[in-house]
Amino acid sequence: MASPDGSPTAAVPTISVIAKELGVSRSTVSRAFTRPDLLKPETVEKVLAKAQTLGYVPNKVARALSTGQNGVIALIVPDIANPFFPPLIRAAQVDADRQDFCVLLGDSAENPAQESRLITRFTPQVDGLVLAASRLDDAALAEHARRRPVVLINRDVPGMPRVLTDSHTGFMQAIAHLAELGHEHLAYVGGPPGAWSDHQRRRGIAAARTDHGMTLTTFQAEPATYDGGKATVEAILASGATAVLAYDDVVAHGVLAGLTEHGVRVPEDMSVVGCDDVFAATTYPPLTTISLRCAEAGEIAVSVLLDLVAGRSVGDVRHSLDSHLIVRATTGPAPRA
Amino acid sequence: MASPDGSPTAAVPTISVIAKELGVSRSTVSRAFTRPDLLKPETVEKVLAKAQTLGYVPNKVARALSTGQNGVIALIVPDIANPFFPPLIRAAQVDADRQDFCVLLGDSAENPAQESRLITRFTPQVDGLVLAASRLDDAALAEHARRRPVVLINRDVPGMPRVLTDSHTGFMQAIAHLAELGHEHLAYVGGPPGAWSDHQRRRGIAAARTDHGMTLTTFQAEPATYDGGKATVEAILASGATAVLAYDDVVAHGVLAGLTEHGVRVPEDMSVVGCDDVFAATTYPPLTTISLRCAEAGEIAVSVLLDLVAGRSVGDVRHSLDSHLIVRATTGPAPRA
DNA sequence: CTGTTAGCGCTTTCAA
DNA sequence: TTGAAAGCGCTAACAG
Repeated sequence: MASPDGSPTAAVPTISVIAKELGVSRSTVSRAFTRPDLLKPETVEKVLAKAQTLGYVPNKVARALSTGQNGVIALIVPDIANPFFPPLIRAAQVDADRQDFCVLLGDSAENPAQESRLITRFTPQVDGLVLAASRLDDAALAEHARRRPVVLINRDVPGMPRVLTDSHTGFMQAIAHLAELGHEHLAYVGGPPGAWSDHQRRRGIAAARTDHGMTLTTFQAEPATYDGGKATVEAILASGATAVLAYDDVVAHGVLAGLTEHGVRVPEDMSVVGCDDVFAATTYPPLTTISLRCAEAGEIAVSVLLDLVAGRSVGDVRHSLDSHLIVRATTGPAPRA
Repeated sequence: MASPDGSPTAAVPTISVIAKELGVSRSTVSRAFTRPDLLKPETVEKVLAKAQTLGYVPNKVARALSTGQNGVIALIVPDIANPFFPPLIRAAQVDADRQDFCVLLGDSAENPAQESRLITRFTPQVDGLVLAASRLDDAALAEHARRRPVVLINRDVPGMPRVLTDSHTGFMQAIAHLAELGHEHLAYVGGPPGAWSDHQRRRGIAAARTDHGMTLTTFQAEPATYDGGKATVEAILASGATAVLAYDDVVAHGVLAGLTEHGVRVPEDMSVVGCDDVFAATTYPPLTTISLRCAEAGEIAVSVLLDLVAGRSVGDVRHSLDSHLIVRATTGPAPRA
């Protein structure tokens, strides 16, 4: 039983303990775990059995010191609570665990200085890092990558391994969908100024609306949150747009709320499209949105990183994950003027 | 620049390097970081400056081996993507970072065996663990706590340090609120069968509805998700209840969706109350819900754990964080029969 | 105030 | 097939 204050009373058994109990050398015990092929099978048996009864678990930390392999990777995200990330984090953790790696999690609070601090701090104790939506500039990124393998998510730096949730196809489909519904004037409510994902969306939207001969007015959710989205509504209404594409689902919900406060009905008077598809399906009303493969991004990033760590990888890795529109309840025919 | 495959080319500087460059002993360098008061200020200066230019960061792993202090804690949750946890995780990470600790994150997938595996695996490389909403039985918990300090979140095991997000007050307020609106028949849509939080809610609701002389019918969201909530709607409607209290906000949204599909208006025909307040404010329509201090729970759990780790703590810790009702748009007067 | 010497738990040559 | 010994990067007595 634990002591009342929760401090431990039992020691974690070590290799030395097993060795002493068995009257063999520590090397033998060590080999039973790492190179059992070098030992007489019955010796391996004996050691493993004793380890079992003692509840021995190899101390990764000590092992790390001698092998240089920590069995740990770092995952740094700008904001854990931003709904885009939890599925990604979970997938990364699960995938790392499958390959017997642990995940050290860091939240940079969207702050480059803090991000850099965390990377520097984590670097000595991890075998590699995955940086999601990094806010660092290319030079800083390259500098960090000099010390440990780094895989980027949603940051497109040539020469560095990266996996991207590509919203392009999704926005093309969204705009085609809106065009079909008779919309002629679009609003885009943008996200974080520096973010790759925001650039990408802007480019994609600009291209697609031209194809369909639509008007586009661009706004900025400042900050890129529910409240930021809500605050843009007045300007959107003034612009005469009949459909709004939001940076992400959170901003979209803010827009939805703002619209309702102004007595504007969705989708009768205004259509709204989100992006990410992270909780669109689990809130009401169901949001028409662009589904990004965020969990997969986490999974792939970890795979690539562990390949790198194990020296299995090759060449310039650039994984682009496509997206698609999911039509739910917030888009409808353009209102008659 | 990093090599094209992302593998590192630069070494992580060590104490020895600094010592050599400066012509001092390794201890001196070490002390500049751990016990600067033992050194001549100018020596500290010199070392720190050199460390700065070399980009040296103390290697926690190596330090851990000699001190037994890893500078790492583990945080294990049943499901990272369940919106209750991200704010908690973020708060825990930020708070740990403030005390210069890293957080190893684990997702147990609501599975006791997996949870146990992760704990065992993490134990040798952490100074302590925070287990959120653990699904392990008391005996297993106590066993793990024998090896390392453990702090529980939303699990009430006497003798173990624990912090609880207490929904009691919130549900009292919610029921009083509904009573005032003229509701007489309540439905509770329960969550995960074994969970402490579900027990607690059931007890609180049962007590409060008696005080107000209300009828209560209990349902079960199976599983405790959006779809599970949605699936209970038919039965709820059949029961004649006019207000539903949901296990959490996710289930509440499922109920909302199911209600809409059945043409039931909220709040005109049916009132809905969620619990957690994790995304209620960032989705539309704003959900009346019970605000649980989940971020604080993470923060406090980490504080308590680090106190324990540092040997600063005392006695039987049981932090209960109260809750309160937040009235938004999904509750209204009981419909006339 | 600073250097010397062990040693944390493990892996890994090198010998036997 | 196994043991002895060195060392990973750091901290912590103990000297000086």
